[in-house]
Amino acid sequence: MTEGLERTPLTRDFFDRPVLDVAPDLLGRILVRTTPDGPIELRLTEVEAYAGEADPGSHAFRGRTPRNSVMYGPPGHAYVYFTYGMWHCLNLVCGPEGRAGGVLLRAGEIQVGAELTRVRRTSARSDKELAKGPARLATALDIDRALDGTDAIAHPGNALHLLHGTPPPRDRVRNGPRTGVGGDGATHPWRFWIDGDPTVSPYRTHVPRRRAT
DNA sequence: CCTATGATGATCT
DNA sequence: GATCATCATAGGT
Repeated sequence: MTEGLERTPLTRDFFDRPVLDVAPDLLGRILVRTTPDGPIELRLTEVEAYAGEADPGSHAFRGRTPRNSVMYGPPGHAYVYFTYGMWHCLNLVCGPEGRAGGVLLRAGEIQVGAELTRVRRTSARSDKELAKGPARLATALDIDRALDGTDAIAHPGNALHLLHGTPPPRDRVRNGPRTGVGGDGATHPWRFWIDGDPTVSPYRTHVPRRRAT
């Protein structure tokens, strides 16, 4: 029987691999957010890989800074950043320590604790929208900079950890260009999602912002 | 359904 | 001062 595996935690070895191996393998896994009010569980349906200093789309492209330093640390930790003046996004650090790989968690299906997410996701018109997009996902799970650097490998009291869940069949995994990434980074088809899943966010090409008048 | 735009601030050059 | 791995809303089709 393999059913017992679903609720077993992912170990650090899972994340200590090349980010392009880890990213598609995260689909179907369960992210558990432990809150004072109870657990929120999210089945991952969409992710993007960011491959370190060689990747023009990565925050680490111009080397180590105070903000991105967590990405250079041990695999299996959370890298949380604040962007567009309003939003947080959650990444999981991948690859060996010293190499700045990470996977942006872009969307998922809330399987447990939907009522705990709605207090923050009041604009969601259906459950499918609760975590449909990276900032929505972070909002739903009550994730902010306080969790930057948190270990997401299961330990008692951890705010975050992951379970094996049920990965989709290989032929249901699609990949394409990353959402909102421009320039040379746009050529890499490093966004991965589960084909046909209603919680996957719509693809948007990168649009450079015009200067304020 | 769709596209256009304003909100808002940390980070880096 | 420009950039940014975004979202919610308004208004058109």
